[in-house]
Amino acid sequence: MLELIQDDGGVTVSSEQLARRGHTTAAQVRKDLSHFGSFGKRGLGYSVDELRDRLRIILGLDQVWPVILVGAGRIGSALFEYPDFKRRGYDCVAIVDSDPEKIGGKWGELVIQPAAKLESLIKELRATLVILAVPASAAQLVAECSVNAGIKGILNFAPVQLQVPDGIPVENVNLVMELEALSFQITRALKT
Amino acid sequence: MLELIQDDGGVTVSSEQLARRGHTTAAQVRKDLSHFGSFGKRGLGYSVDELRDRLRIILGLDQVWPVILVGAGRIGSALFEYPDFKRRGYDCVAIVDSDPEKIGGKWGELVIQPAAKLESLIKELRATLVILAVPASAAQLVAECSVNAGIKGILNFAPVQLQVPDGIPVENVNLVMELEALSFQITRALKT
DNA sequence: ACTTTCTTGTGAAGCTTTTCACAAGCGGCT
DNA sequence: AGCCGCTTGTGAAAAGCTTCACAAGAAAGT
Repeated sequence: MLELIQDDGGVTVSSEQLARRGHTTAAQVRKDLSHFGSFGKRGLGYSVDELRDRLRIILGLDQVWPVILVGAGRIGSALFEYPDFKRRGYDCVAIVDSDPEKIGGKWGELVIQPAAKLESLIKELRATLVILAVPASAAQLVAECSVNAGIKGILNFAPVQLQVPDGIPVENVNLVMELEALSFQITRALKT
Repeated sequence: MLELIQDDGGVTVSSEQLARRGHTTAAQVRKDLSHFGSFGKRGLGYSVDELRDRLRIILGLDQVWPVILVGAGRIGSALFEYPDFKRRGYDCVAIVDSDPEKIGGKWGELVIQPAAKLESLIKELRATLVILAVPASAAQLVAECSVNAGIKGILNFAPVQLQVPDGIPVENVNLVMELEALSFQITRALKT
């Protein structure tokens, strides 16, 4: 949001304006930001540039995150091609897949590697994140292998709850569940 | 989870077992379910079959949801090919795109239609959900057009907060934000 | 029939998050 | 300098959510 405001030439922004854009309340914006420090000026609001920079640091976007993509399917390629992905500091350093048909194929500069090499690739390339875009049946195994190799975080697209040790953050994206959330809300609204 | 338990031959399941699988607590599972009714048997747990069926009805999965896919890119194709998508009752009835190169192309039985026809397609095909897999700059316009045509819910992959009327549910999937959640947690853990 | 062993459903307690409301502070105008 | 119109940061109050703990009930064995 702050980058959009920058593009529109905005220099300062109030909690009220941020709240409207983000479908929340001004008090919520202020409380949340105050958790990390005191970034605003009374009577004026927040400096868009400063707040953006501070948030980038808080989110860890002031460094490059080497990412390995597991599963060279459509979800993987969607992410791989997505310009914001690289722009935000996520650098895809390897792609692996278990399908012999896909291994050896090239995506940009990268050659698709066999899944068996995942553990050594994570170590060699010092990858911090893996993106799991594999079938549900394979996900747990890949997760365990990644954790063994010292991965720091997992973005999981498989529709299973991964069992990983405490301290390894996992974010889940479950596309069918998102649709289910919609049909639930629509169904519920009709019943009242 | 219940379907996985069915496949493993499970007939009943306790809140404790569900909690372990879902990374939550038994009390939470019971409270949540009790919100919709009383499905379990004391001393025994929940009938896997019955609970699955009840949840399907609660989620609105006892009917078919006609879906229109807006944006025939990689995210769209990932969803289109995903077997669970159809298996859960979501039926892609049309695909539209604004790129003249793509219009006329076929995905399975469906021909990619021009974006201008979106409104009439929603009406004619009685589509209830749209999946927005378009660039951020186009998303708001597509959302408004869909709402005008009477859409009931929106699954939004564009990295913007859509402004839609109250009562139209929107679910957002923002892939870069998921990665940011990971880098935030990792950065934060290092600082403590 | 009685006891034992489970497990649900749910008030009440405890905890967390959100909202309220206002003093303190900044900038511009007279 | 003094006043006015805004907006932050934050304690306190309100609302919401999670956990606790236990009565009530179900099945299985004796």
